[in-house]
Amino acid sequence: MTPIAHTELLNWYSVNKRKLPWRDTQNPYPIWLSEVILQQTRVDQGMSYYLRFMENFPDIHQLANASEEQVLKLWQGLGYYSRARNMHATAKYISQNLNGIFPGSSVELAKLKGIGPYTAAAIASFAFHEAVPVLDGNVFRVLSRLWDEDSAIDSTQGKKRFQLLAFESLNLSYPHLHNQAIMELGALVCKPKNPDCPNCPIQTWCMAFKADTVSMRPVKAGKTKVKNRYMHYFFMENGKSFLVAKRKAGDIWQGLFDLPEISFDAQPSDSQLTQAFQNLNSELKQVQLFSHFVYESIHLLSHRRLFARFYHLQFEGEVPGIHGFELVELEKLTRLPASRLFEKFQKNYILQERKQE
DNA sequence: AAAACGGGGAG
DNA sequence: CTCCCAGTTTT
Repeated sequence: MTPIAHTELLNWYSVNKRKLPWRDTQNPYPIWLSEVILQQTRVDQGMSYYLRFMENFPDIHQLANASEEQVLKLWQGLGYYSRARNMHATAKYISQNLNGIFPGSSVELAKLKGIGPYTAAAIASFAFHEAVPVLDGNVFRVLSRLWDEDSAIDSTQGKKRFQLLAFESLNLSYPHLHNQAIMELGALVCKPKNPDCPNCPIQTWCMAFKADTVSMRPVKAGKTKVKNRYMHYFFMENGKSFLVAKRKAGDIWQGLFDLPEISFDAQPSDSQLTQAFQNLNSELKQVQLFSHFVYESIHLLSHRRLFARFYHLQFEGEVPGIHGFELVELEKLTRLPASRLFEKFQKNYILQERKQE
């Protein structure tokens, strides 16, 4: 980019930038918090979470001293929950080992859990004005068009190429403003679909605009394949309490509370389901109530379809315990971190059932 | 290098 | 429905 293009971009930014609470500060804590929340997450979606985290944990020590359940509870609904766990771990590390002081360079920042190349560059440039370019989805798109670059942004080779372009495009006088501006341009003007080229401040320098290839940029190699998962949930209750457990590591929604559940890659037969259900716990051999389900939902994820069926098992007296699951009062149901399917079930089935009573 | 990991909005 | 979002970690 030419010095004039840099100036045009910054002028555009100063006029058109959104007012965001984590801007106009050099305190790395709110910057870091916002960057982690905004990983693969739109500003509109992450905003309320950012505000809630800042309210509950105004500084890194308070976040560090929180329990993992508190953190996950606040994160509930945002997705990619490992972000919350990594963020919590990093807060503890900085609070306890670094006296609450963030590392001062992108190289050092990138060594922390949950901080990769993008977030390290973002914090380093926004908080410390380090001359390092950020490379997120917006920047990939803007650069691919600006330079009419046809390397795939999701290939190793392509990433190296864009890293080079990003350094060449960086405004060394105002790296922090440049990074903010180029991302903002990608979000507001140089959008994936229907980019607003007529109002683009750097249209003059855009190679793809000149070549009329804007709609073909960026190039992606990856193909998104969708996998199905058939989940069978058991809402086991006696009118007072029901069974829940924390989901285990190595699977979706780890660390969140959920109902007893059995999953298959393909729709199981009744006998397979019966067998799997009984395997949950030997005590349940005589409990065979799932000839029908009471509620069904489909949950669409990025590369997965979850088909969920819920079976309502009512007991008089004690609910049979299952290994790993514990009894929770019905009234405490909404105060637990919960999987999305559990939430949906609560909303569409449990609450309706109660209303009828 | 590829897969896993969420949820929501836009087209 | 597909694509993408202020990506990172694990396999």
